[in-house]
Amino acid sequence: METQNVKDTVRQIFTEYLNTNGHRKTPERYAILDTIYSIDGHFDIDTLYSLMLNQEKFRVSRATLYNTIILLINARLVIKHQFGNSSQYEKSYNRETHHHQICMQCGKVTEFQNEALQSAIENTKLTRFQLSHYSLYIYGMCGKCVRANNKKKVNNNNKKEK
Amino acid sequence: METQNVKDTVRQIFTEYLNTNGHRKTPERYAILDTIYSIDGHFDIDTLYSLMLNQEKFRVSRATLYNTIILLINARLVIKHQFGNSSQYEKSYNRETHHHQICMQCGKVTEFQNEALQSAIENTKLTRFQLSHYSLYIYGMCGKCVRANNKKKVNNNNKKEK
DNA sequence: GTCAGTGCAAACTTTTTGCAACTAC
DNA sequence: GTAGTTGCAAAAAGTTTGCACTGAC
Repeated sequence: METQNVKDTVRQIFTEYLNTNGHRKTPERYAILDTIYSIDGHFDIDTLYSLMLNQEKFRVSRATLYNTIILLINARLVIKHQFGNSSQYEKSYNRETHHHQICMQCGKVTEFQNEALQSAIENTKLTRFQLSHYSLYIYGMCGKCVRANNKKKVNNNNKKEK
Repeated sequence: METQNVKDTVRQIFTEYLNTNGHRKTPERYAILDTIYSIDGHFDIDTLYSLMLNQEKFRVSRATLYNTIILLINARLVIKHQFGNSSQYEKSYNRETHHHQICMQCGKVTEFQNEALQSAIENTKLTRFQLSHYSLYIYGMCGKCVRANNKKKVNNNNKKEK
């Protein structure tokens, strides 16, 4: 699906959501949705704020960003993650299901896909719980940091031997 | 394993960790470890702080709690979660692997176990990544909130019809 | 005796809130 | 017209940091 198509579709979904729930269709809300669907990967509120400032077609306050993103989460158009310090968000419509690898050393987050894993999670029977979405976070050390650490250990050992 | 045994074992593991990494073995650190291993389920820094104040055998500052908990995470004795506002922690030694269900309405977190799911995750091949641990968060609505919501919808419809 | 670790308070960051002004309906 | 939204600034909540003091080694 093309980017423009996706944007149109999510705008429509959002409109329906706003109507159903008796919220107003303000230009701020659509501008935020549009900007989010221009971003690839994760972003936090501050990044989104700067982005919207720079693109200068619309200036919204942080408070509005926080308010709107809650609506978008409820409309299932955005999902929220919480690795690192600040909350991270990402668009969720028309996006492949993916999992997250988080390096505990450098904090780098990478995504990967795995169908077996995905179906295992989706086929899990939940008791008295209505699934909305899920997040799998795998913590560990990325290849880069593993190598850096090994190097450091060697250095330390050399020092001790001196 | 009995609680006391577990506490002794983790104290030993911690001692080894501190020795290996050239950290001091302060009474504060052991008191914190002990308190954490008295807690069932999740806790945040503030809860831990109050707990240690009340048990009055040891008073530690929040700063020390933050410092120590990083050591405990590195020693693989504690794991960190980030649902809700503040970081949540839990002991990890001698604890069954479990997954988390998070209600997006009321924020309640429940744990569940599922072997098929667990082995699916553990058998996933990761490229250039050294796994330490993982967290699966399932978001949705708990039975209670689903029922409360249905009730609310019925009420709203009645109002509209009037 | 030395320096890592601690307590305290201040600083910082992220998110929430109160309120006046605005505007979608 | 009026209530839901917005922007702003202040407040709150969680975490980090600087510094003097303490105590583990």
